[in-house]
Amino acid sequence: MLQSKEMDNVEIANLLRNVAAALQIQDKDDNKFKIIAYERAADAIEHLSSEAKDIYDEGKLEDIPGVGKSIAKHLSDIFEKGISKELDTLLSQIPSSVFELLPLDGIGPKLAYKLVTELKIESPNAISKLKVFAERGKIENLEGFGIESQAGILKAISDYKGNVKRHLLNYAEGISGMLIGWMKKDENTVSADTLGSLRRRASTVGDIDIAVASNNPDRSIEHFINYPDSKRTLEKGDRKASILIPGNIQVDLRAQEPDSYGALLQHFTGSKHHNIALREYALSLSPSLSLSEYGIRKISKQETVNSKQKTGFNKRITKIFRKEEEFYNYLGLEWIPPELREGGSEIQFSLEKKLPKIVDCTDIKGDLQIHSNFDIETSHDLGLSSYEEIVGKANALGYEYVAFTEHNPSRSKHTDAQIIDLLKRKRETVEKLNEAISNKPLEISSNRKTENSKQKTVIGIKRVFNSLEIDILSDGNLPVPENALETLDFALVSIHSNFRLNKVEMTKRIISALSHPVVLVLAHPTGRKLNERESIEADWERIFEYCINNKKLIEINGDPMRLDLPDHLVKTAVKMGVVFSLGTDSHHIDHMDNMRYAVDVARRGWAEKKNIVNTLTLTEIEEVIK
DNA sequence: GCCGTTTTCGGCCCGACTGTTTTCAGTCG
Repeated sequence: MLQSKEMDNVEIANLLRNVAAALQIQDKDDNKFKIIAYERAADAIEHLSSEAKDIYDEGKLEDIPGVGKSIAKHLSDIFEKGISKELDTLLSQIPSSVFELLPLDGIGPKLAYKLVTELKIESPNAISKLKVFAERGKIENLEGFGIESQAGILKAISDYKGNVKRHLLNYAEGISGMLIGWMKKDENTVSADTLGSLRRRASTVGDIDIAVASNNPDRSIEHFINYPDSKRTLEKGDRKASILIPGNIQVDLRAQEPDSYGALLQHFTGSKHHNIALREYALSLSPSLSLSEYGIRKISKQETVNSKQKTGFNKRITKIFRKEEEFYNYLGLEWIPPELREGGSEIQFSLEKKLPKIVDCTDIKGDLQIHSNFDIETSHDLGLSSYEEIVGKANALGYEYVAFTEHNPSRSKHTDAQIIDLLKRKRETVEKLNEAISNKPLEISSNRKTENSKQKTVIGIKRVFNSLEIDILSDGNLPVPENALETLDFALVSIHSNFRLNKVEMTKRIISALSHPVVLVLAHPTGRKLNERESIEADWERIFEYCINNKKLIEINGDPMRLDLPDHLVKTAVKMGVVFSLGTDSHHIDHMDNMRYAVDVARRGWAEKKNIVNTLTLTEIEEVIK
């Protein structure tokens, strides 16, 4: 039943996917493209950066790509009346247990429908009912099924975890690194790369995708499935294979000859939306251009008509590409950084040679959120590394400055006078450290990687900033007395409690905290923790506007568990002209290496150097912090 | 059902793998 007026984007996307599934089960010829349309609309809504309900309130549903008059009408009905009669009628023709089975790997609409009707499986708990049938061997005799598909269903059920958690970027990166290392051990490997969402640096990663350019793809596939940590081979063909490694992580491999490796890189980097848009763009250039992982082919009219015709590997590929860049160039496009390939406007920007020059790790000149072990009896966790260790690490990273941003002293344990004393002590220590730094300018050789991977000599750290990460109380006030705030160079504010305020109250709370003159940065703005805690609700455009008008900064937090501000909001903010502050939220010097994740988020949000305050030199940033 | 750098009609991305078949349908990315 479609009764909620408060359906969120994920729920709407699920509903539309169920509609597509129902149409597939009906199996009418004229449903063919309707199905694609509903799936596209579902994808588009799932990837929206704001709630569909808000877009509906603004009367702009039809601005969503893939949503036209008809789907917009259904959604309007849902938002207004809580129900879309037409969709409800369609869905009610299919037993709801069918939709319960769809999340199972290898079970699509048709198989689910067959199982449900043949075995008379009813809602709820359709999956566990199916399991009983499979265990009793009742599936292998059904028409179209067999002993293998029955076993496959049991495997799919045992692998199925209700809400599949995606892997954090740093974790996925570690795993992919090991797999790449393994593939490089094979003599046939010419090169090996990480593709998919990991290459696009998405905040979380589902499956791990690996590609190899190989002198012998067959042998590469064989080598891959012999990965020592593999629990099971999920599939294995001539060009691709999938294995499952501990933690139920699926790793997919694609192997291809070096001569056509460029197309493979392009294809399996995705995103799916980007590739669809790219192919449509290619068709707009010429109806005979067909793009695939093997290259670009010009197909005859006959082939276009007979779209079912199998082309087969490497047959009639008219143009192959060793490098990915050549693939884009052939289509008259500039190479598009993977972080931008999300299927929006990047193709048009590339065509017009107007892609942003997105920020790079080597542009970063300092880290603006670090927690030391300097004990000011903080309200939350203290760091583990000393000021000196942090300065040492900052030097190794080639930074000019860092900010010490311990949490504010606990208010429940201290009087105002004690808090003032603690912060004065912190100020004095930081001043002494700055004195030591300026008396002894450090000139060191950094091991920081530049684009051409050459080492370069850099001037060492020039200054540390005396800062603080301050809790925003529920009423928007700060738990630090005025006299103590005066000791700071600048402050970060952030929400650590009462995450569930409504949108209006939350927005007011944040703006109120930002309004204090010493406050410069809103840290980990949405408070989300990936796989653990949702973002707070706030009117982000209003907050961004406030920041622009009042010279405040929004943090992009590089803690892999946070990656906050999320990339889609970064993109909105960049369009509006917000300036960001990148911080690692380090609680140990090893965490300072996480800056690259903050840069990833910034890049996915189309941020350029000019959008990020810590690309400024010390002299320049001192103009901002004063 | 959606959509337009030839279009308001006539198209709609492309291919691999699996299992059950014996030439293909279904699923997936």
